[in-house]
Amino acid sequence: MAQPLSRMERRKQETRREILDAAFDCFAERGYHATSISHIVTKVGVAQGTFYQYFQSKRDILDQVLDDLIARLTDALAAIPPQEPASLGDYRRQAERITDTLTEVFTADLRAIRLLLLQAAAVDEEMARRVLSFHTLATALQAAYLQHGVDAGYFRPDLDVDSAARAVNGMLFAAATYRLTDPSPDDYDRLTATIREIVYRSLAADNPASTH
Amino acid sequence: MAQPLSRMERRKQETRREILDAAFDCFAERGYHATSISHIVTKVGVAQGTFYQYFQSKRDILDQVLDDLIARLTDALAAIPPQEPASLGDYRRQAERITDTLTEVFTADLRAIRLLLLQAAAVDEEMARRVLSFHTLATALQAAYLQHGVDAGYFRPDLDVDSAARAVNGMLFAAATYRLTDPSPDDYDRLTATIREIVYRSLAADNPASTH
Amino acid sequence: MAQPLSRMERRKQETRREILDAAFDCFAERGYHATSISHIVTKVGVAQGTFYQYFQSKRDILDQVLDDLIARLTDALAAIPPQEPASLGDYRRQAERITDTLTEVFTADLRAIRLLLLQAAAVDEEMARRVLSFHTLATALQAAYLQHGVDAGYFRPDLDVDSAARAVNGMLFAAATYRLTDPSPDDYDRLTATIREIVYRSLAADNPASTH
Amino acid sequence: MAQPLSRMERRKQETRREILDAAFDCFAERGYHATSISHIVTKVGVAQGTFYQYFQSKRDILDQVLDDLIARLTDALAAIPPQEPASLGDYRRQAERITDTLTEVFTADLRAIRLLLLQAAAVDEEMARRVLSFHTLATALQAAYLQHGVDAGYFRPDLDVDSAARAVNGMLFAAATYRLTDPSPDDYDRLTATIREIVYRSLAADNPASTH
DNA sequence: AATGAATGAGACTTCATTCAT
DNA sequence: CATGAATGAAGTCTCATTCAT
Repeated sequence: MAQPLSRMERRKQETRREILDAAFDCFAERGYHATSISHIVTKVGVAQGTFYQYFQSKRDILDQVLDDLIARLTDALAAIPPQEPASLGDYRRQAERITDTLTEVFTADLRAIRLLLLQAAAVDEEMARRVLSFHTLATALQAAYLQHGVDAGYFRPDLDVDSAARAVNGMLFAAATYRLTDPSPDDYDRLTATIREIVYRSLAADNPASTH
Repeated sequence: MAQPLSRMERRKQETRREILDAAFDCFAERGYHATSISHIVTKVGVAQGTFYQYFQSKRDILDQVLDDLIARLTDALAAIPPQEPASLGDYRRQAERITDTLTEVFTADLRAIRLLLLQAAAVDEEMARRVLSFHTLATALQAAYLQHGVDAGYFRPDLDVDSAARAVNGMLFAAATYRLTDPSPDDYDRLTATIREIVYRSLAADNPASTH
Repeated sequence: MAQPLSRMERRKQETRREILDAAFDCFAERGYHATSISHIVTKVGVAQGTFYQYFQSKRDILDQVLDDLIARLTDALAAIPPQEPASLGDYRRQAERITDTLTEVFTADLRAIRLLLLQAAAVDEEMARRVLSFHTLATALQAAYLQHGVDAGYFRPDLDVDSAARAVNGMLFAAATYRLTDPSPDDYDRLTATIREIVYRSLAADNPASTH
Repeated sequence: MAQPLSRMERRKQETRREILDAAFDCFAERGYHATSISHIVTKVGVAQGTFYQYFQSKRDILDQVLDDLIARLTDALAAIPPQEPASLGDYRRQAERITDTLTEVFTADLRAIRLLLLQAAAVDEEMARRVLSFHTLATALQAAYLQHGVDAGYFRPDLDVDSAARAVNGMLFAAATYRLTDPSPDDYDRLTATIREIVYRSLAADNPASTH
């Protein structure tokens, strides 16, 4: 009795995910408004009505697509070994790992950037708020990192961590945006390297002892 | 004969501008898709048909709105006395002037940020390209500034100016985005100050002699 | 072998009735069109598909709901002791009993009035015909009563019983409709009393001898 | 300048009325729910969009159709010479005139009855309220008539005019409903005559002096 | 040049019904 | 017999655009 139920349940979850993924694709590629329900269901190969068994409305699925995307980003970051860097050198190595991870996530899915940075905020006020609050979240996370560096002594003690966090994230978003222009891997690597260099040089404590 | 024609011509230009401004307002506030031609013409007080005597389509006026906006930004920057800073100290002072100018422009018109950073890219692929190419333009301008600093010796000689330009602009866009969340003037000033500090510290040549 | 079958049979009948009652409720409260199959089965607690094992279509169950309703009304009237009034006095007393019975039936179930008088006729032509033929049936029953009175001599011998039956029923329907506006019991009682008074005074034979 | 404007204005009013009439037809014949916007505009010969230039929604036009219908009924009644009957004889003659007028109005437009008595109340709660409040209005008008009769002395002084008004209207609605069954003119006339007879006999004051 | 009524394609959504499990 | 996911026809409404006045 549990078997057939769970099989159906599984099938449902599959269908739901297929629709969700198709919507993600469409929204990222053509944009939210240019995407019709018909586009989505045609991609999946189900009927229009089926869409509405899984999602209440077009607006609703966008919310869930974003939930899903943010969850994936969070998971990717959470998967990074959480050791706390003790020196600027440690920090450098961890920063590189994080940069690589994010680069990977976004490389695998340029659609994510397009959706998050180009499309979402234009849907409606509610969505704009969500995107801005995502920025706020990212700032908070970054600020925590920086604060740790200040506490550990390898970042300047007078650092305005909140502002610095925004600035650093701004550079990261610039790199993400740059990806969308389809640059050569070399150019992209040079950008990320430059960004890291800027971060170290500008945030590092003056005390040269802690930098190795 | 030239007089009445020119008066009519003037009147036409006025109407065109009124419609353009109304469209700018609407697009920035409600977004492109949520704005209907009816919204625009109602705001101006003309009939629907009149719109199509000045613009070919809704998509067309968006292009012209953006042309106009980018021209205004360029003009604002061009209005800054173009003296070339000779030292890091000069650069600091000029950077502050530029920051102030941009802050002013955007303060007067948060709508411009909203339109450029949140709305435009979502309209269609063509528009997304335009926005990305605006980033490229901004990068080029910034790179020219930085290159001058390298040439003048107050920026690091090994600086990857293109990458650095992107990074710096990323921070500036972060500040602009931050404005949209309606922060206190104090918080905003601290952010711009932090950004400038990051720029000086990270780009300055190591030779301390050239910094005053 | 008959036993388990009959038990299953009984269970089926129960389910059928539950669905029928739920449909009655929904149709009367929200109206036929505003009621979806989903509303009905949710109320009963069965699946959508189950509905179609007992009824061919939404239209079909409405027919059966009405069959049921008319049967209930007929039964209620049939339950009244069928003695035939011999004088206007007798008639008065019986009329009061009938009025009370109908009032009771409808009080218990304002939904019945709503369904029959407000909703049903609007569904489609076929249904409108059914409602009108219900009026015809009610006229025939009423006419039989009145005819008896004419035959017994306490109603005017020149009475057009068919027309009078329609008129009397019209007053009764007015009373029923009045119930839907949620009047005070007092107001409602005064209306039924007035209707009875109108009937006696207008139908009574002129010969005063037969009135007590 | 007034001419072309007024011509367009006139044309608009015509189109509005054509759509209104077509909707009236459709609603009365097929019912509100069975009528689609497409039915209405096809009947008029305009595009779907045109409908929405004159009416906000399907529900909106129903409201306006009813406004229109009730206004027509009111106008028809208002057109009756408003002399106040001084005796039961006068009343009889006026009642006959009113009956004839209503009969005419409804004969010309059985659709009105169908819409008002069979269709409207089933649309939604709001509409049901409107129909019931129409009954209330009709009761009030009828009650005013009866009150006048009581005051003038040709109706019983102990008459409960409100209840009687409801009862009398109930009979009139019964007659209207009867019309829908397409009876012979003879049968219909006999019904109206019977109703009038019931009214005179049951409401007349006992004093025979005032009846001529 | 200005008007604004008319257009009609196309979008989203609902829901009665079917059918494989 | 019960289930409920899938279906797809059909309906309402919006809005960019056209064109006769």
